[in-house]
Amino acid sequence: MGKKLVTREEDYSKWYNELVVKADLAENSAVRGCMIIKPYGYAIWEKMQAQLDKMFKDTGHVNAYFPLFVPKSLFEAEEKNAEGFAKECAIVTHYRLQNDPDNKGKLRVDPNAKLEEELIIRPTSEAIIWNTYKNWIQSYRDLPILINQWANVVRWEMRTRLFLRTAEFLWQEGHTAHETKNEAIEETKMINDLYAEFAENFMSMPVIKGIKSKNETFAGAETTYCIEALMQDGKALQAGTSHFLGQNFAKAFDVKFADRQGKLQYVWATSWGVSSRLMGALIMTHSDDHGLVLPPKLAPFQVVIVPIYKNEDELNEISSVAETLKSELIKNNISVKFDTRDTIRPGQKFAQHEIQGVPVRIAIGPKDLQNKTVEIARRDNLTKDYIKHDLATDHVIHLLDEIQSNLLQRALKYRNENITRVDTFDEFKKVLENKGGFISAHWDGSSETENKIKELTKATIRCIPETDDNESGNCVFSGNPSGQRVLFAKAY
RNA sequence: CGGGGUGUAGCGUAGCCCGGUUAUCGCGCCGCGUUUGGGACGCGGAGGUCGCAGGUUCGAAUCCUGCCACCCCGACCA
Repeated sequence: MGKKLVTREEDYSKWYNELVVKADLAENSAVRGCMIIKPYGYAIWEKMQAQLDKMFKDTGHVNAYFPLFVPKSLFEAEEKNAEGFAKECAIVTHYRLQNDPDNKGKLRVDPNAKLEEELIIRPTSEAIIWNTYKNWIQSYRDLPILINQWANVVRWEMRTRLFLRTAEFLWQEGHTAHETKNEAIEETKMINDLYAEFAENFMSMPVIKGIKSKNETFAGAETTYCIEALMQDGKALQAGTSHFLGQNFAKAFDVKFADRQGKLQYVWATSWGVSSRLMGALIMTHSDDHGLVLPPKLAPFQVVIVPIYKNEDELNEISSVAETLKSELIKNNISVKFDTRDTIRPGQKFAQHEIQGVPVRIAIGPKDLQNKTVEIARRDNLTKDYIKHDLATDHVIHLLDEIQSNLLQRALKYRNENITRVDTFDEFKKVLENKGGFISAHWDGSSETENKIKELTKATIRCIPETDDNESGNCVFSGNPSGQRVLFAKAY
């Protein structure tokens, strides 16, 4: 595995396959593009989940669960939303199989078991949730509703891609209902900030906050706030979105409440989500040729201890040092694995832990016993130190923090070096072709220009960034006046 | 769905053009031994509907026809 895996798009799937997930289903199955998340990969997801869940609860949200199936009539209620997802829906039409009389041992769909109304497998849950909220909301006293759901959704994409665009994916979706427009907008922004904080503080992944252009706005939303990240191959990735839905869904599902004056009003809504795509983002942001690189806050194990020994006596001695160190680390809330497997050799363990991105590796061998040291290696820059036993715990505590912030700084540096300001369309094309990354350019605000640029270059507006910089100028394509630079990029 | 490509062991492959013993090699897997401070080595072993179906032929992984699946490019997208 000496190849430049992480900078070559076509190699990502190998990565994923070998290391974290496997994506095959039954052969000859029409279902494709789903992923099987292996235990190690799922452990990373659980870490993310736990942290996000805490952040949602700290901001007043609660969890609930809604059905997987959305009756078609509900689905089509909000027209724009329905239209946006119509082309990628899996639909349940029947509820029973029977033995196939023409084909022994095979089953077929029972033609008599056709559903009155087709059920859509949720590509997102706005419809079913707003249909429910209708019954839950009568007065301003019922507001706000701040609900999150952890779920799977299905989007029958034409082309899939592990982690980034699988047919089925895991996510959380928040759906909130508010008394006022302003409150809903505040919620939308607050969540987008929360996502950004999670990305930077936990994933060590820098993101740019902003809003989407009209073209890229969520179907059924008034405004889509987003966080955009840059992957190591120069392509942008939408890492999370938070939508201000206005009163679109309230009107579509007739959700009204009596306000403080006793007048009936439509409620204001938001929805927001991040998905298992974040695992892909994590991998693609930090990994190197040796394998995954995980930030300590999300690594299933933060420290692994590898014993190096020739015989049982040596192992016993090493084990006693290792166990002492392990329990000290655990006391400091550090997750530790003591890798005592005797079926593979130390070199192989080193390689495996590197592939899995364990942030810190501690090796203890006969030489260390003699010197009262341990070898402490860090995954982010692959350096090693020999540390005395009594200093090891403090060293590791400090090191984990340092790795966490070093990863962010490294990614941030890369990201910033790959935001290029451009003032002519020639330059635009040149940068896109040779360098990639984000292009910061003026845009006249029209969809026509955006579409034209997309057609010509495949680059889209990733976001209109939140910024104090109100530098005005002329659109890089049309020359029309522009009030702010926006970020273009080729995206996943 | 349009254009291009691929299908041989768990993975990666040779063989196919030009049909001919028991289908090649590497990794991985199993056993024994020596090893163990960065992916060990030796010896032995197991593992195959050559994508599926049909056809041509004395004989098909190889030639022909049909089908299926997957990959890449386009429209779509968290």
